[in-house]
Amino acid sequence: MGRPKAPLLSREQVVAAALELVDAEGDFSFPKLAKSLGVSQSSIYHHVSGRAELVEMLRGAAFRAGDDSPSPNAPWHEKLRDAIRLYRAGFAQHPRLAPLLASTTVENPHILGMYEGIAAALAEAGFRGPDIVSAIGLVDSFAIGAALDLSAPDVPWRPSRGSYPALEEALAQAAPPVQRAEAAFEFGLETLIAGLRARAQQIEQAGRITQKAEAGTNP
Amino acid sequence: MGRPKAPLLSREQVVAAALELVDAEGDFSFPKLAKSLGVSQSSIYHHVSGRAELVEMLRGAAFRAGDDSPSPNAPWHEKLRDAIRLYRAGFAQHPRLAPLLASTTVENPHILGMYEGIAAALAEAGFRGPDIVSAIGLVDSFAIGAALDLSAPDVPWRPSRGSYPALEEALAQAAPPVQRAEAAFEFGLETLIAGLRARAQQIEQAGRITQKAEAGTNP
DNA sequence: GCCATTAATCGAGAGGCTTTCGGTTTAGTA
DNA sequence: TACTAAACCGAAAGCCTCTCGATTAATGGC
Repeated sequence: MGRPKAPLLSREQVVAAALELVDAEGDFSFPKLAKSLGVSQSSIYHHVSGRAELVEMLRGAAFRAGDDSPSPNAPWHEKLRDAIRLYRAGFAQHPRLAPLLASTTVENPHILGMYEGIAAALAEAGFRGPDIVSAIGLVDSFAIGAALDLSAPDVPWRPSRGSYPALEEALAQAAPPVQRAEAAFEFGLETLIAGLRARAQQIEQAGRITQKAEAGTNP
Repeated sequence: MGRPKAPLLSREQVVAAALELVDAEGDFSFPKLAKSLGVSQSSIYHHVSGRAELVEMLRGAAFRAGDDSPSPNAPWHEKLRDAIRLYRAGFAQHPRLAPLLASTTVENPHILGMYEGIAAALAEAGFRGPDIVSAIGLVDSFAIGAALDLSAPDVPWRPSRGSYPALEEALAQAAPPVQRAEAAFEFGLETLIAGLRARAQQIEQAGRITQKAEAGTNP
């Protein structure tokens, strides 16, 4: 057949088709992708280096919208809350993407920008160096977990009846899947922020004591 | 060749070999498993129903040890801390198992027992119904995230130089991989518990107010 | 305007994976 | 003793990712 007069494919088309497949079936493959695009498998490799790159592009596609809304005067914990909400919102639109993205390295600029915002907010809160990295890790685990929660049809643990009273009791009172995931996200978000605020306060107090001590020894 | 006089395989041997492969290479496959066991692929299916069951058995194998240590008189947050530590310890011995287990349903009794302990501690703290499920989800996300952290060679986000000052600054001060993961776990654990304690306190106070109000209107 | 290079497609296929199936020999049982 | 079930094997079906050579069209230097 040879080279066509106008290209049949573009990176954008490939990504869009892959995202559609993921939304519909929870995964994608090159054979299915090729069929849905009406080309042969090998053609796709002229626009995308392989599966890994395509997955990373999916991450970018899911988080295109809404990287604005800085509100620079708000206290750090509100900025943090906003950033985490934004992160999760991307996954909420494409829940089945979460398992694909969970254990791959983030290189997408939009999302790195989001991490940057989180890092800045944490620095503003008084956290320093290693603690910031740890805190980002915590936030990230939470956000990914919340996203996986959205993609799973049900709670990720299934106790066999009778042996786990506290667990079963709690499960019996839980809401149906989607609302449960929503409630878990809100609960986790507020709990996380409460924890970070408590620790930020500790740091601040420790700082004051150090200052006092230094003032005392250096008259 | 026909049936051998003594069986060449057992479920335990299959699981052990698979776990070794995962530890060494981060994954397992039936061809490799068969080679390492010195049998043919199809033989494995006489002991294990398929890949999914084998993965769930790996979960069990990783968490065999140390389900004791209740210390029933400790306050709820210490029990919680212990349980989360225990959970993570299983993953720490087989870090590369985490990605395989991250998005599959837990059915293993040992681990369900651990969740039961967490649920009981949270109930003791004053959390009720849906909040307990949410809180378990939070703890679970954190534990899985910490486990994935152990399996990843490096930090899961790689900013291109120059555009993300706060992020780069924080990363520059972070410890090398393994210690970083350790520090992140400790930080996250204490932050989480601080957050849960803060919220438990809120609940308790709200309870007192309600009691007072009820006492006031019912003389 | 000509011609070498580069770009976009295709088909074929290599090599990986999970799972199934039929054949063969042995173990347990009635 | 004869029959069923268990434990192995080899072969292969049907997925998957990725590569390679062939074919044709656009592009750019001369």
